[in-house]
Amino acid sequence: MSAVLSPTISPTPVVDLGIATLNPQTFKVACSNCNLRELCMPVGLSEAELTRVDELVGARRRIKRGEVLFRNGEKFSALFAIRLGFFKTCVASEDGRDQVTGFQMAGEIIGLDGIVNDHHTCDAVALEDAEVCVMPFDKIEELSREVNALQHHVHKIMSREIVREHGVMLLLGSMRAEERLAAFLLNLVQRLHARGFSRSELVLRMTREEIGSYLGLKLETVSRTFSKFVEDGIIEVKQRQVKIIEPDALKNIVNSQTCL
Amino acid sequence: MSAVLSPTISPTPVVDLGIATLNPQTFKVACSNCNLRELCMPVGLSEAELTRVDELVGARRRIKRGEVLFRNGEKFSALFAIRLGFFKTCVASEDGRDQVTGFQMAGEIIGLDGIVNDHHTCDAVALEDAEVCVMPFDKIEELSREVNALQHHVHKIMSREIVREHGVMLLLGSMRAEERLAAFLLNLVQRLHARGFSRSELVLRMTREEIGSYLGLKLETVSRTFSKFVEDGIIEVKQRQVKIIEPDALKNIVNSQTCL
DNA sequence: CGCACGGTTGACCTGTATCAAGCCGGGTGG
DNA sequence: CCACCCGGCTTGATACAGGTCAACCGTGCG
Repeated sequence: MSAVLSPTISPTPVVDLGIATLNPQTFKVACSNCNLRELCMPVGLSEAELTRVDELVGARRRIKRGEVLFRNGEKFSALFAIRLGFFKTCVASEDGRDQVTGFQMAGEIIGLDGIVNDHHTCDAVALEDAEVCVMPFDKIEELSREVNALQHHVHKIMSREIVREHGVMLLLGSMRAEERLAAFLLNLVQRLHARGFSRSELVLRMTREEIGSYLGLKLETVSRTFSKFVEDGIIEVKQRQVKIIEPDALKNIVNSQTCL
Repeated sequence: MSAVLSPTISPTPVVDLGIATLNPQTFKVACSNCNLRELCMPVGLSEAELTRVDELVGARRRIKRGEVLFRNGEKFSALFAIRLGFFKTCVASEDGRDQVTGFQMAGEIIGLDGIVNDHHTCDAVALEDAEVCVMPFDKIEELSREVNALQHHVHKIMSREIVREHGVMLLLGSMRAEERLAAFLLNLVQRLHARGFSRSELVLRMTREEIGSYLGLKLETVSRTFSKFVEDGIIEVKQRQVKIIEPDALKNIVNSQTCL
């Protein structure tokens, strides 16, 4: 169902090599020796293609916790591959409501929303100190005319996002609070596990309110539902640390129609 | 905010020219003289490019009301441009719940969900007799390596779908029943108007239950909300014919935070 | 130290779901 | 041609999940 990734990929701490560039926030980098390559880039490229793909990444950029990577209305010019850290994206309606549309972690690509109208239509905010690879979109288009694997990869990434959002629509349209939270936890831990982290323990990088916004619930409901899961012995919660004790119980909650 | 399209584009009745082909359901066709071209295809192509793009459409295919164009799990091989008719797409969860993820009309492209895993992940069902142009995806990729405008167009279509789904997430995650239905009606009529239909009258091609599924509501709630709008003099409803009397009232309902 | 922000918990309220009855209109078969 | 039937729709009565409001707690930061 979801992409199967080598669980041996684990982010190494980012070492600042002190390579000076024009912009203090950015510095040169290559995909060819990046340990997240298998997440962002197509596999099975030739040596020649790989060096071409290296040129895609103009620079890296660091974003501190709480800062925005891009904002609704800003000119779109590049996609971003998350190298390190954790983001949320959110849209706002005219009357000020806003909705978290996703949480993104290392190896994932953000910015796809900007392609249609050449302007971003959501905000991307770092939930912890982060680092992204900036990939100018015109370069992506140029190169993907020549490297078929890259072309198809771009299409797959966009299609994957569409399918993910279908899943969120299903969640928001038909699930009850417990089901939503259970699905959320399972999804998070699965993605983290694909990146070499624990299958049962995770640290939430977002507030209860942000979780609630994503899941279409109020923060109090999120909190109560966490408490219920703890009472039932399904998970343990200490602040933002969550330990999944009974993964099967969570799975049962997700697909149990009406929790009969 | 949304694509502005010439309101003069109006679908002509499809005349079956009786051109026999191998498959009785399919026959050859060209984009270059299709009056929906501006909706599916990039604008500003040269003559040469236009003839190349004509090759994209392998065939047309007719789908009767109630029949499926593609189904969850089926092998993905092509995108479909709707030439005539009205579709819904829906996803199902393992436990049998299902969720309408969108309603698509003439000029729109469906099938994007299939690209990631080479298999479709949702069902596309015709809500009225329909006709689509079948565009094999490998041909699309091939041609978009050569025709830059086509490449960018494909990217835009996918990005547009992502942005649309963001909007649905906002709706499902934060709006109340009245707001959802008002937003739904405004969206439908706006898209129909862009196709040359009335700005105030529309015919619903879907049941209350399908509307409810899309909006995350039960059919009774949809029905009651329609009734309320009628009582308030905002719309008139006769079966599936809807006439919008007070578009501004609908707009106010959509962005009124909590209907204070 | 103390403030402020995030989180928990309780009491109560309300919007929507659920269950149930009945209506309407279009299609089918006698 | 009419009667019937059935699917889609409406409407009412009631239930309940989750929202709202409010008080309080813990922890980490200035």
